[in-house]
Amino acid sequence: MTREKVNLAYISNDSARRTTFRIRKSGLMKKAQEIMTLCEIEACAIMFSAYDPEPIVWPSELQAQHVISRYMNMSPLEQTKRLVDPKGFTRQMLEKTMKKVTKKRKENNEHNQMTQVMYQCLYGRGFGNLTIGDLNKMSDLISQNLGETERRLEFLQRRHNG
Amino acid sequence: MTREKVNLAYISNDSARRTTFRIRKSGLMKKAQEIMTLCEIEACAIMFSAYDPEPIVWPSELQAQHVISRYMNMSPLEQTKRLVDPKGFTRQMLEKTMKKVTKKRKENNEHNQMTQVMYQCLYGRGFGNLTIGDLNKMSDLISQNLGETERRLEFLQRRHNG
DNA sequence: CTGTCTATCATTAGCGC
DNA sequence: TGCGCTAATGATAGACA
Repeated sequence: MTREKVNLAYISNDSARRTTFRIRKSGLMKKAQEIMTLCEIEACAIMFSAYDPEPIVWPSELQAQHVISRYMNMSPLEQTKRLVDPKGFTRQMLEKTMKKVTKKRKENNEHNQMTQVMYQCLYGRGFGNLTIGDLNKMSDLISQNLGETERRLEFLQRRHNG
Repeated sequence: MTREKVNLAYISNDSARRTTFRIRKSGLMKKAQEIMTLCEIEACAIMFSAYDPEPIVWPSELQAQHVISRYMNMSPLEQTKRLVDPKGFTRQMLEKTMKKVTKKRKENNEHNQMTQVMYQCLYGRGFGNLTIGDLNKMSDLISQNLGETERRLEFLQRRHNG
């Protein structure tokens, strides 16, 4: 019954693989939790296994979204440095889209506050993680903005006509 | 010199914390690599530490982006299943907030499309359930809208001046 | 299929360079 | 600061319930 050294290769036996996965997964999470406590770092992990119907998101959906959004929002220099994906996954798409918004935001002070706050709401918080407060804020801003624009257009029109 | 049980709390000594982090980080990555080899799962991790200038992205940027995008793009069913509003409070609040936007939308045809699509995005999907596609759409609409408004203002201003 | 047990391997804290 | 070393804790494969 001497324990053998573990063979580091794919486990072909299905139930053995499941068991190993289950046990090691918990071990891994424990370790991860430990390093986070000991060193106060910000981290997250996502795992898709063939066994669980849903992805395992560690340490929580909330934290994962926070970390992902931080990762996505890194400075342009840092972003460029790690643009390794030629096909254009998520990050590039986000970058591209956000560049347009940022550009417009800089160009147009009229809408600065609205765009900025929406930007913060959408990206600062992470995806799928909007609170009621955020939505409220966004809605108010949209309303305000629509009203202001309307007033300004009316003003200009009046000046033009009279 | 008996080794003590490790106290699972934040290590206040700076260099000790760095050392522990470095060692445990490599241990964690090894374990993660092992479970991936043994069980053939798809996973990624992102860590922000105060020590490394850049985030540690495991196992690679490419894999991380792939996994993140898979996570973000899960089917609506899967997303819905996981994002439950336990209080039942969300929908009411949303309705109330959205009414304001709808009102403005009706008042102001200039911004109809943008508001409508945002309305759909926010209301139709529910909170915290936005996909990357939605965000993209919303961002595009904001950009477009800002551009159009700007052009219209410029046009009116030109007409006024000349 | 999941949990418990335990002998064994694996990780790592503390120390000295 | 970051190695190498080593003893002690920690993780876990395999057996069993």
